[in-house]
Order: sequence, then C-alpha cells, then structure tokens
Amino acid sequence: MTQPSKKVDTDAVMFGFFNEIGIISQLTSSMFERNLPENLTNSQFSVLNWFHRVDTQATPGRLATAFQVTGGAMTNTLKKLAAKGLINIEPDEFSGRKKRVTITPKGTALRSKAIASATPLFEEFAQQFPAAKVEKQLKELRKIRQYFDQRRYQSD
Amino acid sequence: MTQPSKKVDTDAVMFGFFNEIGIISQLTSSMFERNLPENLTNSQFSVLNWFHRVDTQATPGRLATAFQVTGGAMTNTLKKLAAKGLINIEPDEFSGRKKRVTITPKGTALRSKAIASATPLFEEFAQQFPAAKVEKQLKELRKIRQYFDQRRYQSD
DNA sequence: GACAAACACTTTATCATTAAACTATTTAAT
DNA sequence: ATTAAATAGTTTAATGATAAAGTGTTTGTC
Repeated sequence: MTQPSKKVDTDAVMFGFFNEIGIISQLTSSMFERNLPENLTNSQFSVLNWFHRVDTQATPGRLATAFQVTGGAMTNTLKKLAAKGLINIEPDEFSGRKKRVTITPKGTALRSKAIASATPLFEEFAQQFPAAKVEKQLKELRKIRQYFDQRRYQSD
Repeated sequence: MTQPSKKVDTDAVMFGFFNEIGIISQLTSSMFERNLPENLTNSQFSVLNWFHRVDTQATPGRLATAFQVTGGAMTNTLKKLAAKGLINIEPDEFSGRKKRVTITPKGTALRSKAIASATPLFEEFAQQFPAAKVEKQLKELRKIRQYFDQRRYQSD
C-alpha cells in the first residue's frame, strides 16, 4: 500500500522552488537597482561592495571570477565605474597583462549611500518577515548556493 | 543590558538573503536553459508551460502581465515561438487590437520534452536536498514572493 | 456621430550580458 | 634563446530585456 499523505512530487516541488527563487530575484533586484544612487547598476554596486567585503584591491579577472561573469562583462562594468570616478584602474606594477583596480574615496562614499538606500526596503520587509526567521532560511540557501557553485566547477 | 546572543543585524541578514537568492537564480536558470531542447530560452519555455498550467489560450498582453515583462519583450518571445511552430498567433475574432495565442501540438510535445530535460537535475539535487524539506522552504518563498508581488502594485 | 482618451500591440534605441575572436604578455619546454 | 602554449584583458556581434515612441482599434462622453 502507498502512503498518499506523505508522497511528494519531486519534480513539481523543485520546479516550483526554483521558479519562486527566479521571480523573487527578478522583483527584488529591479527594486534594489531602482533605488541605487548615481544610476548605479546592481553589477556596478556589487563591485563597489566587493571592495568593502573582501579586499582593497583586485584585478579584473579576479572580479570576473568572483561574480561569475565573463571577462567582457567585467571590462564593461569597470569602465563605467571608472568613468564615474568610483574606482581607479592602473597597470599592474609587476605584470604587463594584469591591471590593478582599487576603489576611490568617492566610490567608498557611494557604496555607503547605496547600502543606506536599501535599508528602508529591508526594514519594511522585516516587519512581515522578521530577520531572525529570514536568517534561518538564509542558512539553507547558503548550502544550496554552495551546492550549485561546486557543481558548476565539476561540469564546466 | 543588551542581549548579544539574540541580536540580529537586519540589514546584513536581508542583504545576504537576497544576494543568495540572486546567485541561485542566476546559476540555476542558466543551467536549466542550457538543457532546454530546440534552443528554447527560459522565457520561451515559460510561455509554453503557461499553456499547461493556466489556460489553453491567451493574448500577448495577458502573458506579458503574467510574467511581468514589457509588451515589447512578449512580442519578441512570441515571435520566436511562432517561428519555431510552437504556438499560433491569430487575430482575435472579436477585437481588432487583440490577438489570440494558442499552443500547437508541436509546442505541447516540446514542453514535455523540456520538463523531462530538467528531471535529472532535480533528481540529483534531491539527493542532497530532499523534496520534503525543499517543500517547506517553498512555502516560505511563496509568501515572500506574494509580498513583493503585492508591494509592486502598491508602488507602481 | 465626432472625437478624445484608453487600450493592445509593435517598433526603435539603448543596455548588460555572452561567446568568440583578437591583442599583448608571460611561462615553460626544448 | 626560441618558440609554443597559456594567460589577462579587450573588442565585436548577437541576444533578450527595458523604456518610450508609434500604429491602429475601441470606448465613452458630449
């Protein structure tokens, strides 16, 4: 005899799960981007934020790897940031192929402003979905992201 | 006295949460798209799938609203699908502005094939993340997605 | 019944991204 | 020391999306 009350349609659940993730991603990233100062895109902001989270300097290639975008995409993003005076791009002192990317004071300031621009959205969201609860979800999502990150290196 | 063990940095949690969502979305949607038959894009597949989930016919506008994309984007997606013989686009019988979109037998068949193409990925994923557990997350994500869907109508 | 407003859809210009070709430099093998 | 291969970054062509302008149709009001 089967157990109808416990049976779960794997395909349907997984499909629904990734579908919701995709929709939430679309909605929130366009929401976030709209609030960004100085016409920053999400990609541009992410690079500025990287300098806060990870290191004070980088090469274009390191950043492209970190964000899992193509080199061409990173070239483009960095050009825009440099044009806005938010980063510096200089030739690497030791290698003629590499470049050295650093954030400017203006870039640091704008990153803070960008973070601040999102705070009201987060506060509002937290009223319905308390941070402590979201944090539990976050832990699960981290595991899932790590799974796909790893999987990627296996199959590429 | 404060309670350090319970304190949660709302901004950091929320930021991390939506960041993970964005990354998972990016990784899984490109993974899924790579496996799609007949060079289908995710958008194109979604339209085919809509005819399975929701209704047997639609107007371009209804589909654009359903997927929250611009009319122009939908025009483009439908053109591609029609060129592949997966849908029919006919003038609406009752209104000269509307059009009537239906799925063809070929479209129905390809949708099934597309679903099947994702199954191995889901099975593999389910080995690490059992469907019953994912389903619980899914319920939470649905609430979150509904929150943003609703919020959108308020502010637009 | 005329006509302005709303509506449904398409077109155009622009943008961020990818894949692939390209340039220049460094590394490693002989 | 030469030179082939690998590496770092850029450029180009194509794609899917958006916003805004454009076309044609319908609705509602006077």
